[in-house]
Amino acid sequence: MYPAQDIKIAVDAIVFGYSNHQLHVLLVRQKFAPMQGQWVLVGGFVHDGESLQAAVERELREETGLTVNYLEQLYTFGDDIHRDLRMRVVSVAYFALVNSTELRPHADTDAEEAQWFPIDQLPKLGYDHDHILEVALQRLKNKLTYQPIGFDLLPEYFLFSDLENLYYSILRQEIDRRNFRKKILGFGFLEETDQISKKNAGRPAKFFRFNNLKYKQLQEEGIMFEIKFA
Amino acid sequence: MYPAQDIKIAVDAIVFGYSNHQLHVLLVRQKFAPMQGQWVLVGGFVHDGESLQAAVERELREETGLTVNYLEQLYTFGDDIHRDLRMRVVSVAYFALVNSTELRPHADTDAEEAQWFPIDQLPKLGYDHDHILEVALQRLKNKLTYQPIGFDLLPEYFLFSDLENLYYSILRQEIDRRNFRKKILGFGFLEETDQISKKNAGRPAKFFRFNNLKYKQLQEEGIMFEIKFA
DNA sequence: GTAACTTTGCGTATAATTTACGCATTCACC
DNA sequence: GGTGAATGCGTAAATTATACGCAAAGTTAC
Repeated sequence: MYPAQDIKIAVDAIVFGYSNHQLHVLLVRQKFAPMQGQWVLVGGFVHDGESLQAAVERELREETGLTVNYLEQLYTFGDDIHRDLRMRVVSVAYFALVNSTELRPHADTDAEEAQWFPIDQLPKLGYDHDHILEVALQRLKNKLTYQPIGFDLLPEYFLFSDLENLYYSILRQEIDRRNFRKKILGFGFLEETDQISKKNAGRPAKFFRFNNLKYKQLQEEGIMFEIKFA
Repeated sequence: MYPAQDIKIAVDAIVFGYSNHQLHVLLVRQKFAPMQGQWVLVGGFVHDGESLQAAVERELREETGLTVNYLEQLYTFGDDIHRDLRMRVVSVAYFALVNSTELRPHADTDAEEAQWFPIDQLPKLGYDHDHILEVALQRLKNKLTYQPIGFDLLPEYFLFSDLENLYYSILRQEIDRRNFRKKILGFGFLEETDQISKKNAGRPAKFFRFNNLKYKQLQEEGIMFEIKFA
């Protein structure tokens, strides 16, 4: 009925950030055996009286001190019995986004080291975290095309060229700048500000801002966010 | 490190079938307290040496004797600490489709009773299974529009009117029969057979068949399955 | 048998959306 | 001032979606 079951439940978080025109992932150095010293995803065991989501949030706070912009359940990894060498662990993985202008996670209590890695310069990860990361990355790529989550990776005020570059660097698809702009502006959830950037060479660019309230409204009116590429 | 954790892991399956022009869900009558006698989803505890997916498949076999056509992980429900009254249980829910021409699940060992319920004549379910079912139904509706899973709910050979009715009855959206047919045929993964149905009044209809191999090919060539409605 | 009705299957005109570009604007740099 | 670089706006062509009309091939009613 209520069997003696010898399986533990953990949570892991795949935290994506974007800076320097590149997608980054947050990793921590594992403190304990059996993966001591290896880079792994943020995570840990669920406490008895704690919801799954609360567990992820706690681990993020404890190990990295950062608060995320977006968080959703990704997938539960439990088909490989030997993910963890010492005992059976089922891990509920969460997918998180931060707008990492404040890139440095201030290492709090738990983590010796937490560090952002560019997606194409990852170290070998412990456990099956390579695989989990792969699944998360796929989710990110998919979601980018049908939900406006790119804005959760950008600072509140951003340039159109930032947004475009974010899409380009993650999806690695050619984008026609003019059509892209037309399409996004057409949705009507971006606010134009009167701030102007002169950081780059060339004509100064306006800063934009994602209006989430407006997006919710439009969504209820039936508009569909969707970005396809030639 | 490896804490004394008092949480059990279960799996549940939401099995959808389609017959009689209606979507159906498979339920079983719970044999044990605390929900004895109540209708619930097929499910049970995961065994120690068993993958999650294997656990679902075993439960389906044991409780209903049927093999599914499509199976994927849906979501892990573990935020409500008191889902189960007696102890904490985290449930990994799976989403399954059968082409229920053989509608009667032959009740094997475990299940007193297993029964198909039309989606709009459901009993009150035990645990939080109402909620889980709701999530599953939403997934079905979404997937129907961007993956050719409708065919997993139909017999191998089917009429276009069946397919149309399936979409109509699940999504409750008006469909223009002629444009719908044109669109689906346009994908190129349906095989026309020379069998003909005279079941209905009116002009006899050809039977069609979903060619999954062809679909995979076309998918790699970049075609996207997508069905939108006016 | 034939008229009425029902469902299937094909086609075409129109509207809407996507794609491919051209080019003026506005700054920095030399 | 000329050159180059990034931004911002617009327009024509191609593609796709929508709204229907209607012939074909059966069944049913009388």
